Amino acid sequence: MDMKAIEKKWQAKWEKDKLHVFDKKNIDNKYYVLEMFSYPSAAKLHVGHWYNYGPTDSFARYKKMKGCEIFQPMGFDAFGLPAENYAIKTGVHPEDSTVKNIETMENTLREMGAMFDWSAEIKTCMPDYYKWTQWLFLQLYKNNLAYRKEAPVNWCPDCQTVLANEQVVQGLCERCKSTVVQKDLTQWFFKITDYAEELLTCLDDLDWPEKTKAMQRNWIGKSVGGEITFKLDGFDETIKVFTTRADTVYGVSYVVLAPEHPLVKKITTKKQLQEVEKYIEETSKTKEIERLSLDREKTGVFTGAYCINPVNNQKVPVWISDYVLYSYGTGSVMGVPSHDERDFVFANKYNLPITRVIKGACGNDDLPFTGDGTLVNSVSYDGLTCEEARKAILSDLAKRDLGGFKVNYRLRDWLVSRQRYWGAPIPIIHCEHCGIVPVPEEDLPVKLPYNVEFKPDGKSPLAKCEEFMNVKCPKCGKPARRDPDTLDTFVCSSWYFLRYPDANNAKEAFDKEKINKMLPVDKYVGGAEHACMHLLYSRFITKALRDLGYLDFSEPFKSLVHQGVILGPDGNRMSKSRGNVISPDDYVKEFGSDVFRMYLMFGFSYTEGGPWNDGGIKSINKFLDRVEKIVLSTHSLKNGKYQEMQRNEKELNYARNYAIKSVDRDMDAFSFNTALARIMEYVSALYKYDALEVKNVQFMKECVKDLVLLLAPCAPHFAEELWSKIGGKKSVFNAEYPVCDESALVKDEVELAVQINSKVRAKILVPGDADNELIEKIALESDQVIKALDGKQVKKVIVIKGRLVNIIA
RNA sequence: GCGGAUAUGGCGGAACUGGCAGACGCGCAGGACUUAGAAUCCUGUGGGAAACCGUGCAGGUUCGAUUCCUGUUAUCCGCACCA
Repeated sequence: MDMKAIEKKWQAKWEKDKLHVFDKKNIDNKYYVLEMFSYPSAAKLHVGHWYNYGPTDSFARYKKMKGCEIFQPMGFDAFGLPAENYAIKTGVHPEDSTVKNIETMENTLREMGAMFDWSAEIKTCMPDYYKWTQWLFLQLYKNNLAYRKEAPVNWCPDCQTVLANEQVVQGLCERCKSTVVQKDLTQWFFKITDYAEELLTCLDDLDWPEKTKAMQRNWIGKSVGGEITFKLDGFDETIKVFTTRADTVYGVSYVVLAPEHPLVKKITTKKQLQEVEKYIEETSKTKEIERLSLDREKTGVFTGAYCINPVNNQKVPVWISDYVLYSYGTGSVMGVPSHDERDFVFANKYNLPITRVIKGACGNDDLPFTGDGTLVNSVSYDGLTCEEARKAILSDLAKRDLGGFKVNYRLRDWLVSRQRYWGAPIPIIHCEHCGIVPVPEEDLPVKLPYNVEFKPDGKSPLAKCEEFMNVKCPKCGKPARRDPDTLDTFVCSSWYFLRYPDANNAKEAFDKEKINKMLPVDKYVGGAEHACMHLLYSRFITKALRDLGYLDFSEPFKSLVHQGVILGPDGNRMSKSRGNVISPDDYVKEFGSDVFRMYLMFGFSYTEGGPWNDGGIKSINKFLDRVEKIVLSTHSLKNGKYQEMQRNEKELNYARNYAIKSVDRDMDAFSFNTALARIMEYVSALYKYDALEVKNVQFMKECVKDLVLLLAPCAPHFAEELWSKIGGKKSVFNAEYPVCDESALVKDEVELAVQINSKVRAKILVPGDADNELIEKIALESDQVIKALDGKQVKKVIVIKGRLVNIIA
């Protein structure tokens, strides 16, 4: 078959017939399939795109044939650094390169033959989209979910911008791998921490990969404990510490503040001042990556101040150390060397006292002892278990207003401003008189100006664009300045799935009624790398918009699948430097897009991925040839007189219905490799029947028709062509999916294995509907069994219907 | 250190709820067709001469374990001084 020709032909026909456009009439039967949208790069589609979009499209087509009204949109996550970096390198404006790249990608995506509904296309860099991203920002701002504050933030010196916590990977910039440094800057944050608890608990009910859920749980990092207040000796100030081990409070021998803690400046004594200042300066210079290193020696400095342990009024010294993180908990901890490994090391180094307050159950509990046990040296709490003591101590402290129960989360607020050009401008105006003034909604979008010097120098490129910056304050009318920062591209992608169902709405971001019907997304498919970024942000935005009354559901993605990664033939990740990159284009040219897609579906376990293999793709090509031959040769046969359903026909009918049942189940479960395996078996069964002298041609034609239907989702153009050749009037995708006839799966005779003492010793044939009693009788009467038993007494017989018989002797 | 996963023939990978391990495909071998090759079709293909042995390793539960339990090793991924 001339694949190239039929691909073009059917793609044009499908487009003309609007086969892939969502039909609102059937909204009650909607099924929203979503692949993560892609970044418009200059290169053609890579294997990763294909592996995400191809098999998932087959899933969508399968669902369509099963009667669902499919909504499968596609778009572009078009803002972001790569276009800007490319511009800095080459001088080509990001807008120009992005628009051009989108065009090429649209074309290659069309050539894939996926049923994307292009009428709902989204490009996040277009004003008609980012207008609503800005609107989203304003809603969050007006409801105290967006705020601006000065804080130590992650700064990438290479990208010349701040980064969210999620974008710092092991101290390095997620994008360019430069070492991230800390800087004090005033930045915009989204209050995702308000939703920490809900983001955590709702995970339980999601049909998501366990791993992804675990990563989010881990990232949110809930920690249940308490807060304890230490009054400072000689100051009218207190230090609050967060601890999960309130039971060890009698073992406190010092308290440590993070070097950045504002109290440090207030409490440091004159004598210690020089040393403390030196330490603070050193730590601020220390790169994040080094500070995080576990093997790094613990260092610290005494402030000269003391505070009072609230349980025993003991005076303990206050130290500072960079092993305490300012951004977590209260930025200060109580040091209990006897029961914490870090504190133990620290206390030994600086000669601080070590007092045991927990005794383990067994004998061997050398210090530091971090396990559970019973309290000692803790006055009235002695003898309590750790858990009892935690409750007792904290509630006693609460009564004296010196502490209480407290839950902490590791999750930080989401830093959303960026000092870069190619993003959505933050719709805020700074006025000398009125302060922070949101841009009135009717003035949206705040358009990103074209003529901007975007070479990065640590300041926002927009800040240098006077015609952009200068604006009248919407409140007082006096001259004011715009916010020069742009939004993190993850803001753009945190709500795009809400825009798709109403992509062309010029009046609002989306119609509430519409998206309440269309969402949540029924099946979301994309890479696992977004676990703690896009997937978490999207959940947060959905919940926030729900609370603001814009929608009525709590989770955006009901069911999530991560495709695996296709590696180079050498088993390594594909990369230009390794020279192991597979170009889909070359294979699509040689074999056609259906063959390429099918190989991706057949050669790998979808969620696992694996190394590319050339041999596999040829075998798919061969397989489709086999299908074409049997389908067309059967179609050209004339119906004969023989119309019986005898043994051979029953066998073929069994194969047919077994295939229908298995393929149906496997496609639904994204188990594409086994689905195709069953179709291959079915084709072999057809060849076997075809070789017979006497055939029921009419029946065989029915069987062949089902073959084309089963194959259609996986080889759309190919199947559509065959379908039309065997007389299909409308599109094969509007045809009804075959239904399994269970009665055809009941065989007249079934072969069972007979085990004697759990080893297979014989095979028996039993009627398909035989009950256990009959099966046992046949087994025990079998010659092979009698021989194998060799006169031994039968003690017990276990019959597993349809499987085997085990005789214990 | 914490969390999650994975481990099955020469290779990619199957195995539903504990029930004949290795589906399907690649590769390989043999055969058919052909003047010959390619293509195609058919047959065989875990190891072992056999008894038997085989799902990373060591135990356990069970009539029966790739599957459940305990321990352990290796690899991959994520987080990591989170108090």
